[in-house]
Amino acid sequence: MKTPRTRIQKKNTEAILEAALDVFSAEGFKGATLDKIAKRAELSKPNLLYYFPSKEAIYVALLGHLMDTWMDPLKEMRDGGDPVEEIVAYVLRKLEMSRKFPRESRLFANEIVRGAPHIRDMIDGPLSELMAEKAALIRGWVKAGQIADVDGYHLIFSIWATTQHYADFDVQVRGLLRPKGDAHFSDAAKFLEGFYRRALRPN
Amino acid sequence: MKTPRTRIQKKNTEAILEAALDVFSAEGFKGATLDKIAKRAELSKPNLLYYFPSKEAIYVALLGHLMDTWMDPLKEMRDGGDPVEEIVAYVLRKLEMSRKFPRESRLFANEIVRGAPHIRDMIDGPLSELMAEKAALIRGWVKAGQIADVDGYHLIFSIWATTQHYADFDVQVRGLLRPKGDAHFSDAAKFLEGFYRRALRPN
DNA sequence: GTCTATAAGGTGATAGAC
DNA sequence: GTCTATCACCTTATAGAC
Repeated sequence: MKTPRTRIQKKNTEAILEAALDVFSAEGFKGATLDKIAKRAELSKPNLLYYFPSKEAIYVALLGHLMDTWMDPLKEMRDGGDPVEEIVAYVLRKLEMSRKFPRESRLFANEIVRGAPHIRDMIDGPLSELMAEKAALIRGWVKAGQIADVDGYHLIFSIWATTQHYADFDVQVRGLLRPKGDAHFSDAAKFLEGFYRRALRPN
Repeated sequence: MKTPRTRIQKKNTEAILEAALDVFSAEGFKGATLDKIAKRAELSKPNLLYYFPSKEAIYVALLGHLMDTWMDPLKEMRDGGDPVEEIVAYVLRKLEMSRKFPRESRLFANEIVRGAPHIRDMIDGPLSELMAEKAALIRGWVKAGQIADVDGYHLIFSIWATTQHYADFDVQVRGLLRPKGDAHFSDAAKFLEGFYRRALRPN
C-alpha cells in the first residue's frame, strides 16, 4: 500500500480497501476481480494498481488491516469479576461483531477454509500467543472451581464457531429463519447467553 | 452427468467426482480449474467434458450427490429415550462427520459463505422442512421439561457450528493445537459432550 | 471414447499520452 | 495521478482426427 500523503490519496486508499472488502468477502480471492473492485471504488483499473502493486497486495493489506480488530474482543476477556460473566460477555461481544462486521468474518472464513495461505504467520504467531494466554486464564478459573471443568482451547473454538456462524452462514440462517432484518440476532444472543451460562456454571 | 453404463464409465465418473471434491473443497468454485481436476482424475481435460458438459455441471452434480449424506445425521435424531442423550449423540455423530469427511464440510462451507448460489433451493426446500420438523421435536422436549429451555433452531445452528468448525477451520485449529494426526478430535468430543450435557440438563 | 489443437473470452498487469 | 489502449496469460469449451 502507498503511504497516503494527500487527502485524495487517503480517500482513494480507503475506498479501495472498502471495495475490496466487499468483493473479496463475497467471492473469495480467486473469484474477486480487479474490475469489480475498481468499479465499486469508482476508480479505473490501472488507477487501482497505482495505489497497490497487485491484486494480492490489496488482499494482504486488507487482511493485515483487519487482523487486530478481529482479535480485540478476545483480548478484552480478563481476570477480575465473575469468570462466567466474563466469558458470557465475550460471547456477546463476538456475536455483535458478527452482526456489525459480517463481511470481515466471511473474509477470514474464506481465507482459513482455503488453508490460510496469507495469514499462516499470524495464526502461528500473535494469535497462537493470545490463545495460549487466554487458555491459561480459563485453566486458572477451572482450577479455582469458578467455572465447570472445560478445556480453554475448545471453549474458545466453540465461541468462535457459534458466533461467527451467524455471519459466515448468514444465507443459510436467513433461509431457515426468514427473519426481518437482524431480528434473529437478539434470539441468538438470548440462546447463547443461557447456553454458556448453564454449561459453565461450576458443578 | 452421463448415466454410467459400462464399468469404465462408472469408474471414470467416480474418479471425476472424487477429484472434483478434492479440488473444489480446497480452492472453491472459481479457484478450481478443469486442469487440476483432470490431472487428479488422470483424464484429459476434453475427456472430463465428455462425461460432464461443463465445470459447473461437475460442481452441481457433486453438491447434489453429497447433500443427502450431509443431512442424514440430523434425520436420525428422533423421539424416544432420553432427549439429552439423543441430542448429545447427534453432536458426536456430526463431529465424526467432520473428522471423516472434512472435504465435504469445506465444500458446503465454501458454497454457503458465497451465498449458496447453487443450493438455495435445497436450503429453502428439503433442509427447511427437516429443520422445522426437528425444531418442533426440540420444542416438545422443552415443553415436557425434559431439557432446558432452548430454541430449537439456534440449538441446531450451534451444533452445526461447533462440529463443522473442526473441519472448516482445520488449519487454524491445527495451527493453535498442534495435534498429532486427529488426536484433538477426542478432546473436542469430550468437551462438546460435557458442554451440551450441562447446557441441556433440565433445571 | 479419447486424444491434439485451438477457438473464444476473461483477467492481471503494463505502456505511454496527458 | 489518472486515463486509454493493449499485452500476455490463463481457462473454459469445442472441433475434428483416430
